Amino acid sequence: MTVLALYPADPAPELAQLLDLSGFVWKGLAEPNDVEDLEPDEGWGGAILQMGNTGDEGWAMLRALRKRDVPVSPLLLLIRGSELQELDMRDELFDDFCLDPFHPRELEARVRHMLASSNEGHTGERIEHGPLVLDLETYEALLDGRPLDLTFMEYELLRFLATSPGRVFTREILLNRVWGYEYYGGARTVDVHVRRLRAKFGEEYAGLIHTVRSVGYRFGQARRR
Amino acid sequence: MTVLALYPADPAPELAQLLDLSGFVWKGLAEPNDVEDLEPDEGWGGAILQMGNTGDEGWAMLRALRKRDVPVSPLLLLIRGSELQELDMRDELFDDFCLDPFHPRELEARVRHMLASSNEGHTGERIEHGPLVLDLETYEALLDGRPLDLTFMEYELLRFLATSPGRVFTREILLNRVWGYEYYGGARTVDVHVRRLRAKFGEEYAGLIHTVRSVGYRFGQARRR
DNA sequence: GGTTTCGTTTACATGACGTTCACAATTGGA
DNA sequence: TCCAATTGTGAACGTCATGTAAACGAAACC
Repeated sequence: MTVLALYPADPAPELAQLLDLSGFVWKGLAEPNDVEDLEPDEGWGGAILQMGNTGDEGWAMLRALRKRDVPVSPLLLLIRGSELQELDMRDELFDDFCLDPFHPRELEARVRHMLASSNEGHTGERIEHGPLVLDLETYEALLDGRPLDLTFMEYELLRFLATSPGRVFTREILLNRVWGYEYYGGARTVDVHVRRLRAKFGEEYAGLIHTVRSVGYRFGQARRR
Repeated sequence: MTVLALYPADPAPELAQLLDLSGFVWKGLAEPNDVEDLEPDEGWGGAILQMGNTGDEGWAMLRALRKRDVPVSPLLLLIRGSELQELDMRDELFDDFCLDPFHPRELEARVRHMLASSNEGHTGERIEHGPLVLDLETYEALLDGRPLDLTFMEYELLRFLATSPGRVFTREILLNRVWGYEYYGGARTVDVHVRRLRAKFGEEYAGLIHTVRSVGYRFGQARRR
């Protein structure tokens, strides 16, 4: 049986009722820490997050779900029309969204479609680019076969950059997407972490992360053609 | 540039207008047979199908798009609430749907998210004109296949000029639009940056930016030698 | 041809920006 | 509780991108 994770833990009555009537089994998540308690083999088939009135905790929850060793997927957001623009640049954090307030039939159709699509094979537990290999299952990083001893934030930053090789990210975007909070004065934070990564890469591979002056950083060589 | 296929070929005005305003390029498909004419390397980034009043042809079109050797993907359906149940058991034929009538912001968000998810972050934004290629994502500039090492302002100036090839811009306009502040004493600034660009272009391509005496500069459309 | 007007080119000062270091704050484990 | 590792922040430093001035050259206009 497929079980859905729900956030907030006490969902709106019409949402709970709809899921019950449609035959879905669900369990509430109170806070991001609860994500750790989800057992991989418990049949988790996705999550629904109602973002209204949750402030930043909603996004923290999203990130927590996606950053697990075994990411929870697919994710469906219930979001108000006025919050739509917050979805921009966060496309990989969710799979579908539904405007809140919603029509029961639409939400039911989305949940169905989401679950049906997710069974068509979901992979991606490894990022490989040139000499760099990131094993997302084991949190291991290999550079040219040599294991890199990365800290958590170093790994997260590298993973984000390496997910879109060649693409330039501003410090602000990196702070938002990797650190997960609004840009708030600490632009140097990114620089220092990039520096630490380059130091661990060693002289030979320090250039894997390239500085684009006045813009930001990018991983790997820019695309050609 | 990503091009969207649209069905029906003459989409509802509000749909066409929305896509135009959001900067999407689209082309209409009249009937299922037209699907064969889509060239794989033409930059097709997906399709939007408005299912209302199309009878079975809409579904035939969907199947035609998905049965190609190179399937068109992702696919977004515009569908009336009363037709929702038709989606059941057809999950593999589409990637997302949007209730029709739709709110412009919702549809725009769905199209964006769909495109972002489909090509793993590569939005394919680029400016291409003659031998010059500007990749707006990687901040890379290629001239005749050779990478140009441009500084930030050089890149911004070139991007602005190349966005409107053949059009002449006064120094004042360039200062306002590229530098972003009011003209304030330094008309020579533009000249010097144009010179630096021409120097990096090399002798062969220095004429890509043409001087229009007493007026300003323009990109492209230089006279034959 | 002389003069004027405009664009080109060179040279240079300045400051914006990234790098680096040192250290504080925080966390987690022994 | 102490220690070590991780992470964020502030400051000093070096560099290089950028704007400005000025000399130069080339058209245009008389």
